[in-house]
Amino acid sequence: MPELPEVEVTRRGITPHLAGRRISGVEIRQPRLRWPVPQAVRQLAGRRVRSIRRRGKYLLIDCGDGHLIVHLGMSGSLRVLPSGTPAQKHDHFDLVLGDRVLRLRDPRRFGAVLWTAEDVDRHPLLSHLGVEPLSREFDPARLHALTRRQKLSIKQFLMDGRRIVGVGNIYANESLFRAGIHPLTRARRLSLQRCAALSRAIKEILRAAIRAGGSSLRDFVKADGHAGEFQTRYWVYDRAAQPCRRCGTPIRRIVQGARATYFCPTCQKR
DNA sequence: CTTTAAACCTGGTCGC
DNA sequence: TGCGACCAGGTTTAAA
Repeated sequence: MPELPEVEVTRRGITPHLAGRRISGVEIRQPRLRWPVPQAVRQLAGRRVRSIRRRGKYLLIDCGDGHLIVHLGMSGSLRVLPSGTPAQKHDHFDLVLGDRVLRLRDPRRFGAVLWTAEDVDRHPLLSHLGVEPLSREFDPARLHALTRRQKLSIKQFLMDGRRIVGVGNIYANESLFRAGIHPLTRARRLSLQRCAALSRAIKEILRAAIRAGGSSLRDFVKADGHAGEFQTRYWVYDRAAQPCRRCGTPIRRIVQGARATYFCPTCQKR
């Protein structure tokens, strides 16, 4: 599932093929994604792509007079292909740039393609997003401050995009394992020292995943079409009952907020 | 305001 | 082999 690393790997993969190039056409085969693809997207031809940046799990394609907002949902992927490449099942959207095409495939259609001519950071989907975990401002003090008076568990806190963006289920689990923190620990109970360990673990896990090319459980495909490699290195995610790679204790699976949590009861302390 | 649950969607897996 | 039940997951929205 595309979390921050997969989106960042995608951004880096597609940017060289898009930046500075002119949009020659748009093809919408399936407008029914998370939200309907707006009509304005059909009229993008003629604009030039300036740059692509990432905010949380959103890709923001700067077209000069507005931004194309793309979210990969849970099964989306973007690839750059030669124009004219036949579309396959679940290929819902194309941005054509001369002899190249940026193609969105998304079997589960939880993704989104939107357009805004306003300040993109003030778009309703982006305006309430939290801190970027790879930024400088995300440090021990910041995490400590964010977690104060938070009654919920640290696992659920990490997955709340209004506090920290980009950390989904996989990396929340992996980060807590790396930091040695039990997922049921109340966020407000974390000491500054443990916040330091956790903020550091999050950065390390995300950076390692980006370096490895993003993870690929089922559907994620990098811009060059090759699956990422990170999934082979999970410490706890999807490893219920399997021995902890560090101490051998069987990994436990519990449910928090209707989502699966995996942890090592020996390595991770409350 | 906070917390929880439902909704969106398809493909894969499991039991029968 | 087929079929229904169920699960996975990011995010918003509705409901409690």
